[in-house]
Amino acid sequence: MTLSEENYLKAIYHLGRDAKGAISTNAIAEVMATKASSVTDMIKKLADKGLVKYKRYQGANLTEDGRLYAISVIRKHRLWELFLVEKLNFSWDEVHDVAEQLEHVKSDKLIEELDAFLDFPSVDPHGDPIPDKDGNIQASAKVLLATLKTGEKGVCVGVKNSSRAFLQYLDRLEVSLGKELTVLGKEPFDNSIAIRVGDTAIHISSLAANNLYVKKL
Amino acid sequence: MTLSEENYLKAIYHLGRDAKGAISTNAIAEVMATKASSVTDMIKKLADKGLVKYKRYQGANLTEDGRLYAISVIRKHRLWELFLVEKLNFSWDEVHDVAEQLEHVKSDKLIEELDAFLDFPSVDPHGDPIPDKDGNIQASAKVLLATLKTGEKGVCVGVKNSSRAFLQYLDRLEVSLGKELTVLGKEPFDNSIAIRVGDTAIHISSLAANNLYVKKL
DNA sequence: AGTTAATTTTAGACAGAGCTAAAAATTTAT
DNA sequence: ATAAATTTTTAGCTCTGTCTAAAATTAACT
Repeated sequence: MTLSEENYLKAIYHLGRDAKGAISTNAIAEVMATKASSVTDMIKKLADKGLVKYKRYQGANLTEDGRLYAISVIRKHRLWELFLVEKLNFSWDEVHDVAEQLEHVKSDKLIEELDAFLDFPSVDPHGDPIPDKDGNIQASAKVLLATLKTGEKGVCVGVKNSSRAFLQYLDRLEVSLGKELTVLGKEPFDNSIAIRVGDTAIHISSLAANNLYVKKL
Repeated sequence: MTLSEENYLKAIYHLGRDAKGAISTNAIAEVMATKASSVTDMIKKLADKGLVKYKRYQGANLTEDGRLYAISVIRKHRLWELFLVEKLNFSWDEVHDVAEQLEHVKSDKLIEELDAFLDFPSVDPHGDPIPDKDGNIQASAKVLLATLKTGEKGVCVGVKNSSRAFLQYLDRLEVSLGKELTVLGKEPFDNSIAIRVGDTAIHISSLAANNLYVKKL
């Protein structure tokens, strides 16, 4: 499997998470930052390898083999991200590009030993679950902060959007995974939310509240 | 710089270590396991980038830029090898292929943090020096075991040949870096050498003795 | 020195991944 | 239901890195 093929599988997997049914060529082209024609070529190749199901003009879907392969790449990505944060002093907004490279290194022993070295973690630095060796993913009972009602409490457990800008914004607000927060109130005018984190009260925009996952307490 | 270009630079660097003067196209082709014509093409490309000096039919040499680039790749390779052995339970004969992949990951922060995480080591698991950030390589006063005279003592500090077969052979003899050994005698018939390692006496072939570095005591 | 041998370079081709432009199929909308 | 708009595919080109076969250059050996 080439680097490019692995990246396509990941992209199709992630697109399949939200939208059910077949994934359109255009949607894949957008996340891969390439052209629909290139996507068609690649999908055909992946279909030949039995990793995606594909009917002309009907979009693509991962086969079970493809799904497992995609998950194995995601497992590597997330383990490396955690390694970078825990052992090499990276911050959560710096890890993505490097993990994107490391995830393609081929060695079963490497990844299993890394897993053990990190003590078999279950979530990465963004709160996303780390699939186990067999491709099982621990689903966590998380909801968007925006869905909490006034007075409810939650622990910050993940981000939906892990762009640098958003992560750095959270850093400035001193919001990080594991932090407990309480919803003080909602502002009807712009849907922003007043929350208390530790003993400081802050305002968080609607957009931010729709990209931050919490576990209700 | 592509993966292929980096590998060529490394190959030329290593070939230049022994043979002085220009490195022949054929020599490069051999270590790269490719054809001379492919080497010519690549050398031209590297020459265009100012990384090698090249005159038609006269072989190639690294420029200063090329040398520094090659060393930076070697630095990464050796740091990763040490990481694999020290942190992930790899043995010294298992690390090469994985380090070969990891060495191409691009991130200055990654490699400097890895260096710090490993506590700024100076040698890799095979006893080869790890270049520092600026490309300086600590030369060590090592000699081949074969050059020791009867009665002399040395500490095992490196291997010239780091093939799996040789490393596993050393493992079976329980010879590893840091082990102290004494030359008990040489066998004129086949040039094999009798040595004492710890409190067991063993025989080591001439070939092995010419691939094992020791520091005289 | 001159001829053969070995090395190195050129020329032309190919496979992988991607692009553009144009054709085909499907969807949407009048 | 048919035309317009959108999406998807095809066809043909480009760029890397490689290969083979043939030509050019250098080296080696009488």
